[in-house]
Amino acid sequence: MSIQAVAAKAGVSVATVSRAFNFPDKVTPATRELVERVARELNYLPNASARTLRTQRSRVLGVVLPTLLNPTFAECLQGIARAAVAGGYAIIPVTTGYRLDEEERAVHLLLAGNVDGLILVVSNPSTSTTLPRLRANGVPYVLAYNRHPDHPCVSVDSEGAVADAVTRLVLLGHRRIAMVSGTLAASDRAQQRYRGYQKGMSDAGLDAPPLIEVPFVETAVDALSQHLQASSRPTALVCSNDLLAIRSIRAAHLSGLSVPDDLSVVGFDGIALGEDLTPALTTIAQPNSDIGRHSVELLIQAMAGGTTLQADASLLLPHAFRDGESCASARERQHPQEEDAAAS
Amino acid sequence: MSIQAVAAKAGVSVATVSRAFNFPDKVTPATRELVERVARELNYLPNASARTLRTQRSRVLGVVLPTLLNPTFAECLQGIARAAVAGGYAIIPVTTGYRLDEEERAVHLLLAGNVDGLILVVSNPSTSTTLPRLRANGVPYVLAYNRHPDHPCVSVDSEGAVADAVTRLVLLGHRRIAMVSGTLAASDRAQQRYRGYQKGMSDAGLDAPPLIEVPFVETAVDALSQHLQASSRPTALVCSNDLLAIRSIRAAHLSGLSVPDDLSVVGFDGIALGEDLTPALTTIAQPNSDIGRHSVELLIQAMAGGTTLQADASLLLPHAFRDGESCASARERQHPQEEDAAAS
DNA sequence: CTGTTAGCGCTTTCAA
DNA sequence: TTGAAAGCGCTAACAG
Repeated sequence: MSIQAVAAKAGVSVATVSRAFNFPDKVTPATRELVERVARELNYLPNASARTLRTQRSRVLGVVLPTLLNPTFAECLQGIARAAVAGGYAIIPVTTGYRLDEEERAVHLLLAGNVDGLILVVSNPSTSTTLPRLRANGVPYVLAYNRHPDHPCVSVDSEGAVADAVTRLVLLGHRRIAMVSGTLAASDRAQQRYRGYQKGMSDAGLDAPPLIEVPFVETAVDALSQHLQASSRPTALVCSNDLLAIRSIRAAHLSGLSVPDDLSVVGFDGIALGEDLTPALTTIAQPNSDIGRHSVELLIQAMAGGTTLQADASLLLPHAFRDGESCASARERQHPQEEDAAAS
Repeated sequence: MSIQAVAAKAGVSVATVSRAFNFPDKVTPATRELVERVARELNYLPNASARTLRTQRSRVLGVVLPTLLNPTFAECLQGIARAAVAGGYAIIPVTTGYRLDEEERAVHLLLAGNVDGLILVVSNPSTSTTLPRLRANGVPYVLAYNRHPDHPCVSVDSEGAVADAVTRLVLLGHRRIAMVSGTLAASDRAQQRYRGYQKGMSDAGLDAPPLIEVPFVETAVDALSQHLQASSRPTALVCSNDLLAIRSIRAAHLSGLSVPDDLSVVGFDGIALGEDLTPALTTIAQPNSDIGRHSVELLIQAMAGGTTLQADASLLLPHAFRDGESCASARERQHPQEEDAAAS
């Protein structure tokens, strides 16, 4: 079913049919209605590829993200999807599993797929090899969750957020506060969050114990359990993401510790599910859906202006400390001299 | 950067360049290498729209699903994404929020977007208006999770699975077993699972109490709490999905009931997160990723043969009862005469 | 093995 | 306001 068929049946030229669809005011109401009626009768749908070929605009956005198995990115993608539809764009998501080679492959795939722009969550903007290429090629793109002075980013102040969270824990009387993270090298977010932790500890005049790094999902709970059974185990855990927080709570349980009575746990991300858990997850909530939405809007806006996005277009969205039930005042234990702000 | 440019620089015809890419054996090794080198130098990427326009194949699959906020579908989409890439296809996902009008809109959008085939999770294949249209238009499609004798479906035996789960609960000594579901009318899965529950209860010679229907996510926990505070509250809950199971556990907690001591909870879906929860979720696990993968493979296979899929291509994948910690033997309470299989 | 060329369906000048 | 026609980049006959 082509524009030719519609034109023939309506007794007008293909140009008129095209105009009737794309510039309704450039044809008389009569012809417009005629064309619309015939098109409907013929069940006509404009051919996207032909239009793209001609206009050099596909109205498709590529989305590169680590995984859909972390609800954070699923929520973000949902936000992207809604905003894209609203803006008249389709999206093609590709997951990378946090692997650099997959990031390259994904970008290559999408570029070959004729996307007009890209939204990406990369491991680390500084070490990414694809970002310079995108810029060199003049492909509009925006980073989500990443934060970097040289790239357009939509993110939150992870560092400040975690520092604040540490401060809260300190106010609750915690002194032995440890941080739990996935592979630190695998993501700039993890690094920023860790820096925030270090800052918070330092601000409180506390020594930061070594980072608890749990690289493998499969062994995370076991690894965490080890740490929780140590003699001077932490009384509070700041986790680099909600999934780790959930696993920490499980590790605590397996170690005979109760959350929050024996161990406080703070997550990061604000996945919706966290609110329905028992204990409800205390977490630093990012506006995941909004991060997606704003990324799309920024990108579409830039593309409408025929430009790429620059670093100064970056957006820092507000985060929120979401109070749950996985955090409580520290109970004094083997270090009674440290008790002060307990009000349990 | 077009094929023309490559041809010119390499001193060959566009046809040769095209062949070098699409049928490497149809050109001499020398010319192939020449073309490849020049293409690389020029950073050439074949134009997908032009190819699609010419071949009438876009190598894009449309995916219609209710939401990405339920990890079940996120896991499935991840499976779809991987299989699609492996098969040389891109995917365009669209979410519908379980709304029929959105399902129509989504299909329309994707068809207009030139997809070669569709994978969809619809509310109800029987009442869907878009499915007949797809078939009439000869568009290859496959349903995921849905189950219907007239359509190609990739699913599990929900009914049997739930019936089995009920049987297990009965063997654990439970008698007052209730089912929790979202809006029953909104999904054929929910209906099938409910039928399985009814069958399980009937097989055990038990009266099935009225379905606990919690239509709204926001008020689900409150609604569930109501039911759990009733005088003759159930000792076990069979939930139509894992999200509801998680909320049921929360409702139990808020009602002062402990899971599994006071209340057993069984979910459905097998979201990965369930294993990390405390208590670990007992659930009927579907192979979500595989459902996605098989859907893609079925579709690609059919399209390769130039045909659409028929109902007899349907796949019934195995489910698994995943034992967790949210289920235990019934403790006798106000009905001591009912005690029998307790071994707690 | 390689080249020439028509044409996929559409938008967009340019004329009428 | 409408139409004729070129051409986006590619593939696939067909010819050589």
